[in-house]
Amino acid sequence: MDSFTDRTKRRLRDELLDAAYEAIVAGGYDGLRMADVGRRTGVSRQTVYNEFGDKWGVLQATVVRETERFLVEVNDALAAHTDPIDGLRAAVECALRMAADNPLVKAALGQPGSDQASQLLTTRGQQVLELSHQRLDAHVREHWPEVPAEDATTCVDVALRVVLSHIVNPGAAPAVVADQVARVLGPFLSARRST
Amino acid sequence: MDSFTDRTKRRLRDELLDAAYEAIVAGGYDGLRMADVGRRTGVSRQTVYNEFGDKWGVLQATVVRETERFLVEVNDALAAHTDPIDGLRAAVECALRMAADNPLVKAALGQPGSDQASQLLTTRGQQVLELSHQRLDAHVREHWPEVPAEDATTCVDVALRVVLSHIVNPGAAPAVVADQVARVLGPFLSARRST
DNA sequence: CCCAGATGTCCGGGCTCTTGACATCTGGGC
DNA sequence: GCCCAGATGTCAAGAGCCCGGACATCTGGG
Repeated sequence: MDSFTDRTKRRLRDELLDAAYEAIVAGGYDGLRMADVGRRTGVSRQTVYNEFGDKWGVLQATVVRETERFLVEVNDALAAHTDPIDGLRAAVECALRMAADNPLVKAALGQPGSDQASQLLTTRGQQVLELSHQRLDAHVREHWPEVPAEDATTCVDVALRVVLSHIVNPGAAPAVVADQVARVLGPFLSARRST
Repeated sequence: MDSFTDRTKRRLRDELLDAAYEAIVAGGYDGLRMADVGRRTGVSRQTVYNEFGDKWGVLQATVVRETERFLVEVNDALAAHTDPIDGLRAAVECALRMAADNPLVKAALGQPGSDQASQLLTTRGQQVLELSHQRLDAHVREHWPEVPAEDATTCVDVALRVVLSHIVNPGAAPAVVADQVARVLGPFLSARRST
């Protein structure tokens, strides 16, 4: 289960994703070269295909890994407050701040609609959305005991979509948006609170 | 040349040696179990044999790696002084101090003659001796420009054997031995000095 | 129009880890 | 003294994965 072979496999995937990440940050999806990813990792081009299927698979895997890392931070912000609304506000602000600085996000959204990678946050955003929803939902259901699970899910869904929208199409500053979300969802949560 | 496969191979060897090192430190050569080395690394027993040949090969490789690390420190001590004699004194003291604290040395020499690993420093000390000689000699010929190469080699050989003897069979304190070596070899070097 | 470069696919070859089996030796218990 | 458990060392078959080369296809630029 934790054999050397398994660890090697994980390491290979991870290093390939490191190479892909750098390439995408440097030149976007179009600038990504399958041969480069392999060469930088010291592996043949075929191995890249074996691991990810095709070029789109490389992008997806890269974004998934980045999203996972992203969510760890956001969840930490959520957990730093006992009151759900405070946690929500902190998480929203954290997410927006981090997104604004994230090299991968910047590369994908460099010029509006120019890079195909941006589709992973828009027309093909299903995966990122579901992944984020799952991680946040699990976290919230555990840390918001006084909020009915279904209502917590609703909150996460709304906040998540608002945040994603602001990442793709920035509006007000992070703190302002965070406050806005908190003010909008606060009454809902208060009304639904079981205790 | 630096392919992922190559790195993986080096990593495997290194992790196997880590496991062997710990096992030897914990139970000496007799307490070393080929199956354990494999299991701790997450690899089959056969793989251990493929890498090292036999149990004695595992011990040898472990000692060689440790010796290499050891010599890096000793060479640094040598290089820290411009005067050959000062360097020699520092190196001898450094070597003796480190040897006294070294877990592998302590495991090998735990009870006099009890563990077969001790043979690598005594009756079968050829390898360690040659390896050390080679590393130190190369270093000395480069950093002692005013000493004829052959005389530098002689110095290294004498000092090395004295040090090894003191490691196996401790006499005076490191600083004392270092001073002794310096006093004995000083006149020789002065007489032979070309400048 | 053509070609260079990139994607995606296929396959044979080779290396290495795995698994299971087996022979041999040794030390301890009965 | 005998036997067995445990350890070393060897062998072969099997599987997985990376490599290297070849090939078809598509696209953008000269």
